[in-house]
Amino acid sequence: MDNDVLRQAPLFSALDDEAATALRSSMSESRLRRGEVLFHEGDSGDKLYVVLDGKVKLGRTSGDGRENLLAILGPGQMFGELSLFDPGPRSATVTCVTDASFASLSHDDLLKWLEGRPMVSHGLLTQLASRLRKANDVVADLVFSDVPGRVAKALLDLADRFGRTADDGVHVHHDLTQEELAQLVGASRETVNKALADFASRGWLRLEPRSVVIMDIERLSRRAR
Amino acid sequence: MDNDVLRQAPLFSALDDEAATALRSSMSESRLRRGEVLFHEGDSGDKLYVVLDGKVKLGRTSGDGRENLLAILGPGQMFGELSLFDPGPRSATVTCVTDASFASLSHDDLLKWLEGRPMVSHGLLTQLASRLRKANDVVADLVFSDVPGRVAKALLDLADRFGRTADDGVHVHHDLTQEELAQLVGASRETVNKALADFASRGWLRLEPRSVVIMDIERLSRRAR
DNA sequence: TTGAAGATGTGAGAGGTGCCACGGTTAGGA
DNA sequence: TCCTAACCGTGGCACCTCTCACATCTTCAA
Repeated sequence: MDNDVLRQAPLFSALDDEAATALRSSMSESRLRRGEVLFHEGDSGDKLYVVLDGKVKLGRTSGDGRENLLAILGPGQMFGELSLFDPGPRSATVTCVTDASFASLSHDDLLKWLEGRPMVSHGLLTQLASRLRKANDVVADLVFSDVPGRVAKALLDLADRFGRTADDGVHVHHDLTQEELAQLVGASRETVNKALADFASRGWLRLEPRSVVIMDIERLSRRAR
Repeated sequence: MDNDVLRQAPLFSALDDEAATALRSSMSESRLRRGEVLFHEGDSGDKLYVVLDGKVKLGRTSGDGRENLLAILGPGQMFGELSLFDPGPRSATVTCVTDASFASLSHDDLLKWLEGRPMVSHGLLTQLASRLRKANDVVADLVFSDVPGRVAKALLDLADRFGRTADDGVHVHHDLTQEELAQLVGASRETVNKALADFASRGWLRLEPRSVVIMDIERLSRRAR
């Protein structure tokens, strides 16, 4: 069951079975529906979460109410780790994009585990480093690429993580509205819609509600660069 | 001497004197001039660096040769830590903005230190978490703020780290050309120049070569939001 | 001192993107 | 089943920002 998902999570990958089971037992589990919020930006809280099933979005809101998504996370990915090591309130709001379930661990319990278990520490460092590298890539994309390019890149990333290959193309059930997709790439819904319509008219993909079928990965990749 | 700078570095802050001195002895030192490059994006290498003196810029180059600066780092700040935990080539080019000196540590030596010294691990995690939070802030700024707003924010950040308060305002010797400042905020040199000229004409600051004097922090802060 | 290269100021034109407006479509609850 | 709210598709216009072009001003080495 969901122990398998946890074992795949980078945080746990270096643990042996016994240690993983023990750590698992000190984590509590929760379950939410699409649209429900796990915590808000600005909340206090120091729990670390791992997605067991479903998808969530990490978002922040600007002063005038506009929203920007930092990431879409799926099974095995963790979040909330910023508040663990960088003291302060939650830096993002986490909302379920689908029904979803989570395992969570408190700051204190995690710290206990870190002592004497350098491999867990190392796993966390690896995870943070990877997130930082990705964040830097996002910055570069915002500076260098236009909206269609960023949309193409986002679709390819989602395909990579959630896509299923079939004979008519790669089916990507991203579960995002175009509004959410727009917030993810930092653009307006209308502009993203036009980019998608353009890709579809070229035969690169087919649009379906909350999902796309990518028919020409090659050209889409070229457009992303 | 430069041991003081190292002791202030977050990486070392949790160590006692004895441990810090020992770690210091396993680090080697180097010195470069303005404009010289420490390593290039794409290079292999797994050394961690700490700036002892001077300033460096972390930059990446897009496919068509345009450049984008991720950060300006000064004394006590570290870089190169991504290649330590996220295997792969250097993700950015590091160039000296002023003459500068560094202490460096190899991957293997660092790993030895991490074993049995959870506080060092914790220091690294804190540092990475803080960097990640900043990267997310940069993303939000790119999405939500216009160029003048980003310029104002960059100036305030530089003032915070490198500024000296005098009776006629805060003197910020950032050592950056307007071209570099533009790359830092992800805009063209011309647009940044016009933003600066506008701020100056309003009496918020005074422009000097490779530095500014901020006379009205209050209004500049308001413009940054 | 004096060129030359680099850095800074400023204007004009073009293009991408955001915002507004509106109609059509889909989904989910009464 | 119907009805309402959310979501999707598309055109038009305004504005910000980029690019290009060029003049002026430093800096620094010969």
